[in-house]
Amino acid sequence: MQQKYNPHAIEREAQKFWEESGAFRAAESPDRPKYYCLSMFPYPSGRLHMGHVRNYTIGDVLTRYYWMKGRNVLQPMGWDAFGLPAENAAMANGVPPAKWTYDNIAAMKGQLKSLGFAIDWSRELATCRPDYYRWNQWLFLRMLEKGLVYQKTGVVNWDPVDRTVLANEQVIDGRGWRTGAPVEKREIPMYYMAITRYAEELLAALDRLPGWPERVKTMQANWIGKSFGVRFAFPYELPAGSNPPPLSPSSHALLPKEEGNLEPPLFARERGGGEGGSPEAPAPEKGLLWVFTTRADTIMGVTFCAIAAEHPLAAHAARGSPKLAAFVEECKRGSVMEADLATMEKKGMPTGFTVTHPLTGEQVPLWIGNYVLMAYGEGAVMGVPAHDERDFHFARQYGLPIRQVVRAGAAGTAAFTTDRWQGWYESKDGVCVNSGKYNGLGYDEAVEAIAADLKAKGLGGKQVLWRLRDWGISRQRYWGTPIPIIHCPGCGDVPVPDRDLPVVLPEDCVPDGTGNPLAKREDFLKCKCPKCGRPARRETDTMDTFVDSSWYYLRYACPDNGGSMVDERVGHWLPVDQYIGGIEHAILHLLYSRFWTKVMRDLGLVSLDEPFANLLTQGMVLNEIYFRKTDSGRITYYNPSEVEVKTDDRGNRSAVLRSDGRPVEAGGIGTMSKSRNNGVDPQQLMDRYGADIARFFMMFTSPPEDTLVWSDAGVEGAARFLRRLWAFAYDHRDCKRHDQLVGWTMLSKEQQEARRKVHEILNQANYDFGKFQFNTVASACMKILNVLQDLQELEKRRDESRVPSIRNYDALIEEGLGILLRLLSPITPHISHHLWRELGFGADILAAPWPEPDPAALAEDEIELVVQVNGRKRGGVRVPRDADNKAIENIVLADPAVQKHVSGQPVKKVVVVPGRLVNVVV
RNA sequence: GCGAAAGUGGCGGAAUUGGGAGACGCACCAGAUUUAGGUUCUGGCGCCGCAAGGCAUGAGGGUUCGAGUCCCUCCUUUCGCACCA
Repeated sequence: MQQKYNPHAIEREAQKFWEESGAFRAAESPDRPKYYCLSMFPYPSGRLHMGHVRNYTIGDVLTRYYWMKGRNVLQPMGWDAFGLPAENAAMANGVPPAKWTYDNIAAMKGQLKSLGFAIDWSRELATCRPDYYRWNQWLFLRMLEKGLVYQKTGVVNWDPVDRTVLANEQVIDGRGWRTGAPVEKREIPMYYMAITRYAEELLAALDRLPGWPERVKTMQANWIGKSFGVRFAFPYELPAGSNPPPLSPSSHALLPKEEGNLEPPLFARERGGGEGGSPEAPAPEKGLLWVFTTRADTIMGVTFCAIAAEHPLAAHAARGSPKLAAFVEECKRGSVMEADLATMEKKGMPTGFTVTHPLTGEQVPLWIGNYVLMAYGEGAVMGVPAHDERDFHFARQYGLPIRQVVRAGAAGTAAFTTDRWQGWYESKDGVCVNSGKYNGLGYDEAVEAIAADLKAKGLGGKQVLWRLRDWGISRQRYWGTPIPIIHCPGCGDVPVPDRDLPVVLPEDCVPDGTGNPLAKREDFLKCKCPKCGRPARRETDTMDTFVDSSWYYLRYACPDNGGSMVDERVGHWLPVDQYIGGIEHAILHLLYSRFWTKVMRDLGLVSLDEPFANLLTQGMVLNEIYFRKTDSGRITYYNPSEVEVKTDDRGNRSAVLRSDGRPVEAGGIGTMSKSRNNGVDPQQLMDRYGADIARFFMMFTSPPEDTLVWSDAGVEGAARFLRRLWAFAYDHRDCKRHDQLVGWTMLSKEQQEARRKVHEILNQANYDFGKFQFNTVASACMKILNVLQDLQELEKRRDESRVPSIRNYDALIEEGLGILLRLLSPITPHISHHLWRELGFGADILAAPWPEPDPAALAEDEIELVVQVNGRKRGGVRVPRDADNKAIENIVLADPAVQKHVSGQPVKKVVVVPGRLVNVVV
């Protein structure tokens, strides 16, 4: 055995052993229960980042742990290979996205291998390969047949100079990232997947996912956003001679079977596409302005109504007023992102129209408000400034009346005032006032009564509203799955027949940032109509990359099946037993995958309700952000490794760029990203320390679910520990030399205590494994080594004449090292593998059983109890393990330290917590 | 803005259930070994205090014999917000 720990050499050797023995090839087996351990596959951006190392180490720890626990483990890996960065790289370097992507995959695969992950590489897949994405196209066609895919318009960012659609990420301060031109919103036709049809099941099934973190389930439930409320209408009559448009269908989901539902389900209207949507269509001068509210109890407090700028009535009002037209235009510029819309300064303008309150008949002014979202509900809201915070501020800003109609409930006692917002007047536990016949009613009764009255007038009723919107999958980009549709001048939009799949994406395109690259490719574009055979054009839009990642976990079960999307092996491996990935995917990716699974189930392709039985959401890896801003507003980011932070005498921190010594601005902390240039390349860590130390450090430095602000301070501790382990193993390379069974009762008291500690630490570590708390497992490994080293010190000082035999010591060390190496092996597989063999424990540590504590070693005759007086720690006592409470009380009250602090006062009460502490209350 | 989480020493973090706050490390300080050290070992290390003891888990309240843990209000940070993946 080598005396010195050389990580790189033993890691190469161990990896060779695994590779040559095909150790991680997973095959369906009836003998052992399967365990499908899946980490979210990476986007092949070029190199692994810290988040990958963290993610895949967690997955590998679980894989190896369950492997040793006797499960038949599958851990596959693949590449989420379509996406925008490949096109950006093409624009920057002139390399086709395909070549860039395949090169990156090769590089990152090498990195993953050097980290020693127990991956079954025979199942590797890449979503940009035609044999994968053909099934995207195939399922798209099945969904089209079922009406689960349909067309409608959607809003996109349009760069008028490059004449191209921009991703949100490519819009900076409202301008195109390359051209600097102000971005316009455009409505274009797109394909949608009807995820809203599954809203009810996606929501209800969350309750049947006990292995998911509560916070993720809460986020998904809120995203789906089922709210019970009242949908009702304000009738209006426009001035004579005006030409009001019809109200366009709203884009939210209305459930068909809810009680009191007045409207047909939205899905039917949406699929029809565009009916009633044309602003030019003639229309009546009378109409109904529909709104939705969850606070129908405050309907008597309506003092205005507000509509989104995109609302048809807004367009109509704008026709008669240049000022209004300008305002509507202003609202339509800028970001399409909801976060931007919601944080904008609230602005509004009166339309000059009024609408009629459905219950009082009062005329209510109609405003256009930039805070009203066209995408949610009806694109119109009732304004109740007294009981809604946004309405309150809007009313204060524009001098609209504020009318209290609910008396504060238990939460608030202060008098109602219109001077400032009082949150408690928003609560639902109040009672109606100033509300005519509804006075005195609580929330539930008021809503019932008001909904009934509205229904009687034919102006509304109770309604369920969903926040969830259908999933627009069309992207005006090159590097994605082609949408299998052919546009024929005669037959219209014709689906590509199955026999012509896949529609192959040409791999030699180099996008230049203008237009749609596929639209410039005659060889791709030109085709024959499958129906009539006449010349036709292919659809040039590609699919959202979330489509690719919505089912890859199924394909790992049968990656070699050229004839069908999935087969019976999916039934063997699925559901995924443990899914691991970043918390940033808590909503979209996980929701789309759940939806996709249910669709495939309903198409009879899988018999699975939910794809992921257990979910571990890894925290983000963050780093400092530094930048400089030029006068023209251009921002340059500097990597934190190039920046030096100084603290002056007064404790003020300042940062300068090392290369020029001039100051840079601190931009706080955020996730490591290319765009902010704050990434740390894990390769440096791997080159310097090797895989085991990098893995150990990653696991030790924080619990998997916590956000982690990157720092490599502490990596030395991990290195020191593994060096210490190696040296200790070297010192005891002959610990298996004893050839007799040793009775543990022959141990000295100190040795027995050490053994008890080892088993207790193991006991705790096994508990922590179940909680995915790998940082304390790593810490437990350090503690065990500390105990063993103390034992070694003890042995050095041993009195030869008194202690029976060296065999006791060797047996203890053998047992301790055996436990330690196995406990450690999921985290640092290489060194564990190597030492296991070197010390003669066996040929392969993966084949060894997982260590369990010996109950006999854990037993203690006496236990230590903490003693408190009035809840303050005043000492401790040792009592027999089986002492009863009365006996403990007597021992404690007789304790001198207790006597001192009680100092003659009468004892009111003695609280005994078995096994933990005693509290004397005086 | 809305939704979700997190705040504990100089730093990462620990503390199954409401029961000893600071395990295990990093950094730092002192010492030993060494020709040397990005080596190894020993000891110290929350704050105040000579000590007894007191104070401390983002801030402020509350419940309890007892609160880092439960409840309320607030602050800060991070993640998501539908075309980054």
